[in-house]
Amino acid sequence: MSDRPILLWFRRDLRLADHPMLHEAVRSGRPLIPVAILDPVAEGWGAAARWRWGEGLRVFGAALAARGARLVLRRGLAAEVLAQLAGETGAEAVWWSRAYDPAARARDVAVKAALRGAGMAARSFPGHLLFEPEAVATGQGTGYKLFSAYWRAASRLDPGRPLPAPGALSVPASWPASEDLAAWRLGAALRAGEDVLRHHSAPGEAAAQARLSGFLDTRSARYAERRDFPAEDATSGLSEYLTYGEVSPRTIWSETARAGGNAKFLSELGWREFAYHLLHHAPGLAQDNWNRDWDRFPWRGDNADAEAWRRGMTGEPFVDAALREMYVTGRMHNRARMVAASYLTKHLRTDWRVGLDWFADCLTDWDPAANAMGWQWVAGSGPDAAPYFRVFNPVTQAEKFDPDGAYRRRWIAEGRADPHPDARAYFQAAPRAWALDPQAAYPVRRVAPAEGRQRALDAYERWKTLKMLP
DNA sequence: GAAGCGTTGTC
DNA sequence: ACAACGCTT
Repeated sequence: MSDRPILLWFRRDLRLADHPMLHEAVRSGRPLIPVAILDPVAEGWGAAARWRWGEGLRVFGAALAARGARLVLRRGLAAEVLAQLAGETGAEAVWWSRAYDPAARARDVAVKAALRGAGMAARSFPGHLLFEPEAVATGQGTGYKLFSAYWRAASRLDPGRPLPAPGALSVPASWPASEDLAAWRLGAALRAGEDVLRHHSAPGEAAAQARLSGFLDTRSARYAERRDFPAEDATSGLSEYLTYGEVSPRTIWSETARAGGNAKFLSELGWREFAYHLLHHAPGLAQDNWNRDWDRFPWRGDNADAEAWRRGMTGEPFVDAALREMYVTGRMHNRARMVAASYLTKHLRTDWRVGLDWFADCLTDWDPAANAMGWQWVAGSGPDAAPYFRVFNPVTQAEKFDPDGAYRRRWIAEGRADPHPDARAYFQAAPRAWALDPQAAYPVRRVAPAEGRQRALDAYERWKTLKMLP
């Protein structure tokens, strides 16, 4: 048994509780050196995601400090940084929690090979998901394509019980040097600026736990009934905590069961699992049509309508409210995401990847699997039997899910003598180059809802004949 | 191979 | 009602 230190490489697992790697590391009794690395994979994330990760690192570093440890920050290629740190500290092992998106996986495979080639031990642990993507399979041994069948099968498995958070951590005799988090300037690419997003963000494990308890105590009972109304605070709001691992899905699963269960809510957790299941079986999910027939669909590439969509200036109030909400808060209500995405891909007939890219840059809860699945589901290219005539009508959706207009009023300033503070905040946060003016008239619709629907259906009919051709 | 089913809609 | 097919057991 070695008593040399273990490097614990933290990525999207910024928590102490129910952390399989950390739990095992503490049990080993060896000195532990927590590390976070700003590497090309992290630098490839969108602006809001990079910033939010930094917020998570700051809070997690403080949590480690409270237990007598530290979070060592280094910048560079992960394999080189880890080898360098091993040399500095005498560590002979590097552990981490498994990641599942292709960019991170490719990196991790290479890092593992490099470390082992250098005579070090490299181990990865579960923890980001309830079920490993390959643990759920059909009778034929293949991946699932329908959520309901997937979730039926997955629900028969036991995710196990959450692990306790460790007490004191064993630390090395001396700590390697750490870079300064502020010097990483993780918020530098934010268009709206850090102060705007910080106003809507409460990072960290304690905040995640508080949000989870608050949800189970108050919102859970009416979740199924109210979750679709974007003006209400009726959703769990846990997505960004899951993204950075500030709470584990297993903790959510088990706490929900302890609170009396909530099948609808747990099935939403199931969708996150399903997204990673799909990504595992189709690593190109974020780039390529899941159904390759759609490669011949006559999408428009990026275009002026799409730019108006990004700016929340389409003239369709529910859609604009959604885009503005995301710009200011880094989040967007689930119902609004579907309507906004449907509008871009159907009414504006724009390639789903244009929307995916914008979401990737703006969302603090950005999840590589869930977003790829969601965009393809809306666009029609994803694993779903949604009939082509299922095109969201943005007006009908607003009447149904924002009946008193509270959501639209919160985000649309134009035409109001006394706009909501959030609606005003959007104009302050928007880039000067967009030349937005809250006093100006609200934009005229670029396309009427019925006409946009017809355009989408026409394109679909053309494509159906196109895809028959060799 | 038959049978049953499929997140979120629209008019 | 629409219009309809792939998925899974």
